[in-house]
Amino acid sequence: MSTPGPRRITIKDVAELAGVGVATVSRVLSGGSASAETRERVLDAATKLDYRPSALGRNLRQQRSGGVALLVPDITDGFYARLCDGVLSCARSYREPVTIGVTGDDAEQEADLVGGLLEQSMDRIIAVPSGDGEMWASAVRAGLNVVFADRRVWSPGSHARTLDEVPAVLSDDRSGLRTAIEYLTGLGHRKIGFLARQGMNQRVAAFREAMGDLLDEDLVVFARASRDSAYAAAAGLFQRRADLTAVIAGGNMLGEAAVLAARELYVRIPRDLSLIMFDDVPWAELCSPPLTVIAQPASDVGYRAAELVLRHGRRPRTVSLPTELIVRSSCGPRR
Amino acid sequence: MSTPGPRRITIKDVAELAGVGVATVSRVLSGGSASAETRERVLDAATKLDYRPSALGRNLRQQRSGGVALLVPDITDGFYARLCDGVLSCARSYREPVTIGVTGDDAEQEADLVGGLLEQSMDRIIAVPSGDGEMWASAVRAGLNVVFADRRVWSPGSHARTLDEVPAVLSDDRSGLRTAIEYLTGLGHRKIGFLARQGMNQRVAAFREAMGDLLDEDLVVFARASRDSAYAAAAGLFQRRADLTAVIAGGNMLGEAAVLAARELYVRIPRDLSLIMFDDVPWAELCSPPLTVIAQPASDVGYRAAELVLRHGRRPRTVSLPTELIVRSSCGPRR
DNA sequence: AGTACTCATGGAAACGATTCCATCATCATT
DNA sequence: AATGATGATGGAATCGTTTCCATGAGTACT
Repeated sequence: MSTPGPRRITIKDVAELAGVGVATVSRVLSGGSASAETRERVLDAATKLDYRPSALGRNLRQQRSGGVALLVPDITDGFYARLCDGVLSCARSYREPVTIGVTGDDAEQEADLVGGLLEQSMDRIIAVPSGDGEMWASAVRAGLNVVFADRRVWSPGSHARTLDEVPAVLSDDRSGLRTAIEYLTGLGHRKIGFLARQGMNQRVAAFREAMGDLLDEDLVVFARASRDSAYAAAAGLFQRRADLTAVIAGGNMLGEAAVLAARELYVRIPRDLSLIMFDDVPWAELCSPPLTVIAQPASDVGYRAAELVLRHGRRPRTVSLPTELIVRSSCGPRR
Repeated sequence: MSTPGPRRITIKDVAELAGVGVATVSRVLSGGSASAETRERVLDAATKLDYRPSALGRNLRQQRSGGVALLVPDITDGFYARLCDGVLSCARSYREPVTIGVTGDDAEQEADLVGGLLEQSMDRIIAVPSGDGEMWASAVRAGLNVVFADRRVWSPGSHARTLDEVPAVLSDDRSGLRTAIEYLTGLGHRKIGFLARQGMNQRVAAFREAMGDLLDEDLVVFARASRDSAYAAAAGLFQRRADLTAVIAGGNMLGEAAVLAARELYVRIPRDLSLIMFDDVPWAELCSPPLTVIAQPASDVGYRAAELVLRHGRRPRTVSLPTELIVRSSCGPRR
């Protein structure tokens, strides 16, 4: 079928044409020391033959394949899409390919994916973790170079030490939530709900903390990664608790579900219910009414995470990027 | 820094423990012929040692690295995000990693990316092509296994033969456009504009064709890949041609820009301007007014493309997936 | 019994890079 | 002039797998 084609140009060919040994060619090409004259001859030969080093050979020798892996819960979610974009744009400047996997916020799939990466000898990975500490701790011990993005893993007990070493790039949802809740309480709201997705432990914890005395545990509900599940969670909450006057959606899919469910149930926004959504997506402004949001620097999170895993130099423990409350028209005074 | 750790388990270790040669182990593990007894001994040894074959070694030997590459113009665009999702979900069932690159609809970046893939010896690639036929033809000749998704390359002249061989998975925007335009003309519209992005040649051609006599070349405008550019194109069109009564946005970013620009310029939808957008994104329903759209099976396009490149069996020339006009409230009669 | 054929099997040769190590030349120091 | 230090250089080993080929055992057929 495929034509046999001209044999691939290898380092050996270059060496031969330049009249030097392969070792010298390798050194010249990877910036080792060599005399000016040899260097020129090698470079000359390489361009003359249009030599492209094979990543395969290099990888095998170095016992690791280049590139970075990126694990996100759902690439269809605008937030994670922008995060990916940030990673990709940083990686491109290093000329490193990026392998993406989606976990669906499912620990098992995540473990599967990580297994696959290990098999490929990928040793650098950026992850929005869904799984337990166990898995990630063992991945780290296996020599994987992990950077967490958007959230880190809850490290219960023995793995705490290992996992606290893992750098993470987070957005400061704690302060975002605080200002959002201040805003809502300032409008008179007391019964404030929270729509969360499984795996958003940190964000939920921040919500609980920021709510203080006002916290009603029955008002925080969890959805799985799908749109349906998000809708069900939102509709369920709205129907179950008629006294609810404000709700914070932990992500844009949750926010979308909230708007839809409210519309379906004839709950008017912001008249009957105030809504704040995490993450400023372009359609938040187009929505009716335009949504008040807690904007997150999704792309920057990805970019910084990629920098951390690629530069590999200094390793700050954790960087936290600021969020911003953008007020539009989806919140009103309590009535 | 990193602990030397226990040496990797290789096929040699397995062979030794099982008391057979490495060749036999390889055969057993990759489904070759072997006696029942040997097979059992090998499998036993492999599980006992928890042996994981190294993709590196295999790749070098087979002169190709596994996995698929996927090139999209912009992962932030909901349509391409869903396309990616489709590819990923198909690839996962084959346990093949997916490397994603974004081209920004730029021929040069695309060529760069392809160069990188060649260097990695990736020989399977799914692309939403932006570049010229030249580049893709040479990629195909270099032995790359290409499948186009969403659009194919315009093949002028000599490369036509090579490129027509490349399978493609498209959505049937021709028929989508036709019904959309019938719908609009049925409402009395005559001056219908088209917002396109560079690289959408096929879609623009379909628009021209479907418009027939009504076509006014001045009403089709092009934007580059960015949000700003899309906005500028939309606003420009609206300001320049006050006689415009309907517009079709060639993608959801264009649609978003159109809504925004209309709002900014006090053009009321659908009263002053009817709008139809390509691609049904979740927010189309949340928008005010809810947008009439030409729905495309983005995820299926990705999935089928992945199937084509992974199964590698029969190669149908091109598959075309149906689109659907979903009528909401963004179109009204001409006034 | 001899020949031909099938099958399981293992040794060894790729694959293409990097890198260890020995060699040799050059130059400075005593 | 002898010694040591420095630096450029090339041969060969190495990474872990697949696959070619030769070997030997077993079977069927003449």
